[in-house]
Amino acid sequence: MDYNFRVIEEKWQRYWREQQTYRTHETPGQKKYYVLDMFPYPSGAGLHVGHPLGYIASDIVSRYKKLKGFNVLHPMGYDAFGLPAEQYAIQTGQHPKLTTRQNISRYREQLDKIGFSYDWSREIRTCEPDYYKWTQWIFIQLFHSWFNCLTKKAEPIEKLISAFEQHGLNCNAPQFLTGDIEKSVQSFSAAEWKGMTEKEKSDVLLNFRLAYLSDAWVNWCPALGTVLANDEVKDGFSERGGYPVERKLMKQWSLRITAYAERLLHDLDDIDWPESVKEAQRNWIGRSEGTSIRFKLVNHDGFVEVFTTRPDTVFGVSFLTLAPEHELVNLITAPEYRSKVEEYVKGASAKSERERQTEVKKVSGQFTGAYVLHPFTGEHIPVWVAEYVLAGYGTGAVMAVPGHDQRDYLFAKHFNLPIREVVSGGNTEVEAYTAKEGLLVHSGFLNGLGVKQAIHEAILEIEKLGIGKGQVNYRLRDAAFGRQRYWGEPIPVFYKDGIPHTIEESELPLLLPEIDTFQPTESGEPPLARARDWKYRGKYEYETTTMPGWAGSSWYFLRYMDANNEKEFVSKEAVNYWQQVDFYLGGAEHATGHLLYLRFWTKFLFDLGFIPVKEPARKLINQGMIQGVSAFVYRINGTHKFVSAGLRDQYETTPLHVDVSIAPNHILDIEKFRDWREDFGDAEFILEDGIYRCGAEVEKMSKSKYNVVNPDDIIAEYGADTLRLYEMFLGPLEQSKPWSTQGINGVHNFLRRWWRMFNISGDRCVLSEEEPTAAELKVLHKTIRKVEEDVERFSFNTTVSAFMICVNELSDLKCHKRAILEPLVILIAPYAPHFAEELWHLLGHQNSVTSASFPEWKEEYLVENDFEYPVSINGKVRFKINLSLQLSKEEVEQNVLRSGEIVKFIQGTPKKVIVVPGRIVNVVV
RNA sequence: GCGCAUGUGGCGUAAUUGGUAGCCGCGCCAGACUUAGGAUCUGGUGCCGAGAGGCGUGGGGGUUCGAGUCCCUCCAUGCGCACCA
Repeated sequence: MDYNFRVIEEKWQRYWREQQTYRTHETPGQKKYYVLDMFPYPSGAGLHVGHPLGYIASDIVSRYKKLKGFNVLHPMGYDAFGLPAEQYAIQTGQHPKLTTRQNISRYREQLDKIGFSYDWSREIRTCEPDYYKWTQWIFIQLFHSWFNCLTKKAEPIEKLISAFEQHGLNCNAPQFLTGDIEKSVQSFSAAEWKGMTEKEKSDVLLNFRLAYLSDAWVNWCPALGTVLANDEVKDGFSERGGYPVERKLMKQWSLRITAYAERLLHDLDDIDWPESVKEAQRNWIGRSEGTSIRFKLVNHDGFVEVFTTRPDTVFGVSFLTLAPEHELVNLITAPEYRSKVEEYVKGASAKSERERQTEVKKVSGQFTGAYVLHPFTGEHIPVWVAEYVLAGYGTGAVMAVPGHDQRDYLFAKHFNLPIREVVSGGNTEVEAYTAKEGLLVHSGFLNGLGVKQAIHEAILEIEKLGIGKGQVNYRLRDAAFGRQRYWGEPIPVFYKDGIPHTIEESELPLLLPEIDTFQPTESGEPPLARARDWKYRGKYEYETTTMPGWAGSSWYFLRYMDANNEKEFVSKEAVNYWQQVDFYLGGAEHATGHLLYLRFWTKFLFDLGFIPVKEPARKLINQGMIQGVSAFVYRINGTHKFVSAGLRDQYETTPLHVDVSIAPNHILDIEKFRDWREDFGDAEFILEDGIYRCGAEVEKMSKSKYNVVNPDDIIAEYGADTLRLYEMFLGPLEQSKPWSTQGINGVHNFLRRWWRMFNISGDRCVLSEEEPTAAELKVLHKTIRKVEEDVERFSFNTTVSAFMICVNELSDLKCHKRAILEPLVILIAPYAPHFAEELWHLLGHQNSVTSASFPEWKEEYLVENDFEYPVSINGKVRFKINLSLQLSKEEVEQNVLRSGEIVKFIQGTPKKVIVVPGRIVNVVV
């Protein structure tokens, strides 16, 4: 009987569904294993062959661990809120709820065809109220929490309120956050706190809440009509859609992820994640140690506070620079410079983020006419405004030390400002000396010290004078959390007398209201402002922004543990059993976005005692991207003529993408091409060798590039098991590679060879019940060991070739013995589940192969008696000699030197003979 | 500019600890069988060379009895960050 994958795959998919084979329950006492895929956004384009790569790998791990006796949690769901559905809704008027549901059912059909072992009873959809109810609930917990810098964790806001009631607020006390937001908070006494109005108290508390409302500089994307978080902006353009982004000051909900900067950085050491992801997170967090220094203003009250990592160079300061947005600029500018400064600031703010970034190399700035006093020399130091200083980092002001900082140096050269050498070792005539080596010179009390020592001494002195203190700064910014969009979780907040309040937990979920059109209002308010009669308790205005796409994905791994719980986001029993993800698989593009928010929310929920773990996933692997191979035709400009790729140099042409399905092996099917698009109907062609060759290029797989390959097509032709094996066979999981069906036949033929080995006749395998030989047992046990070792280190491509080698060897041995073949069915079950299930039943089993146990390999079948030693002379292998492995090093050496072949290569006694037992012999002459 | 990956036959790749480089598959070459197939089976296939032999893991250098693997340096490609004081 032939291997009829169409019948087999359909049959077992139905069986698994009916038997609920993949349903998982918490079983205390049984060891658990949690395998998680990064869930997909269900786009209208459906799955392409790149998506399942990771899903197949994680499915193999799940099935393998199950066979190994683990209770495996392997769920799937959908990251279902997001911009594309909403953009589509704006264009077509279709409710995003409907298109999202349609897309999800398409995804589900495609996923089912591949034969995954997901427990679909735990499916989640972030856009459904039974899920986003808990996303809103977590937001409420964030709102009612603050970060205590003494205990280094989140605590209920009530604790802060009672501290205010007893002691007031001392901004210099260490437990209070001091960052860019909090600097606007003034100290107050307990009595003053008690005297404050509700509004005043609320404003103070917003400076501490982990979810807070504030005026903040945000990334505003006019084309999308919304604010974006930093990780959603790439090079000044929106990640989704590629629209320009500008800076805008607006009232905005944010999450205080900066409070967790230190822990997010520190705990990276404890998790088994790719070094590249950890490094990206370290860079994103951007910790730097330094000190603040306050420079007293001349002719004004107050001071300019700077942050520097090089307080040792304080004697080399020749000017101060403020960011154009700095609040002091307006205040301190001298009358005679006012118009010039205003012009400069205006010019700076008119620029887009993009323009600012591309003009990085251009030096620009403007003197304000103001001066500060040098804290140690008393010298007057001019204050400038310049774009190279970022408002959002540190204090938005720098002390410029041109001798030892590249940017300051360029600035000083450009404006002819003094350059002072204070660390010896370089030549400040030529360039800035930025190395942290050398001795301090021209630096008062720091003279003669090394850089490290000088930094230490300088901080001590600065702190002694009370003009600053040692500080750690982070590049990480708080995350903008409100989106001026419709298709997201409503933020569960209403406003009473201008004060934000969260709704009662018992009133959750706050449902997304129905509106007539998904566009912003005429006055520019977010779409939710269109909702009629949408008021809290009929009285109070709701918040009209919604949560960003990453809200729902920041905690979803917990919901799978207890997906249908209506009382809690996850039960204690479930989370105590499943703990955290053991194996998390997803794309590398989430290194700093999703994965940072996920870790942040996990730590927060841990702090409040809701969950027992402070990291979401112990092990993370990034699967590589499967790229598309696009095909191109070359149209001769201004004509309907297309020239074959090899001849295109002779003409002026424009390359056009052509659908890969009408250009098999990059040879254009001319008839199909003419039918493909109406305007190509009368196309003419210049051929080479009688055919039209297309150009090829590796690009991202996408609809617009006509290079998408649908797994459904591969399955129709070869079956899901072939697709699964082939995707694994393509190479290491982490590596990106272009999709090519070259070689898929090899994998398919391998399955057919395996199938034939089982001698299937009617509805059973006709196998020999004979005792296996030593050679056969060796093949079996070698394969078991290889497959086990390779899955454990997530090396799936090598497992597939191990299966192939196994079949080749058993074919050579003409083995058709049950004792050998039956365990092999269990071995391959994680990779080719339908195939294995069919064979398992043909072998006479009544139960599913998924309930079998993974076979154990035994050393006794693998021991070798002899070894064919390669003998190398001076490192070059010259001949081989078969010797017993029982021989000692000396005996091996004697055997080699006595052998007939050695005389061809050496005369007399060798200098040295190295014997590595069981490996190699090297003779040095 | 900085950081992180990755460079091995015509192609995808393998070599888990420094120990026979090229397993497995594709492709290609030769052959067998035939109910002529996108089937199956056998043999061959890193490069140069008729052969003996030589050369070979991006280039150069080093450590070592021995290097794809370790160290230094340069080059190429991909990704991330980029005025972060």
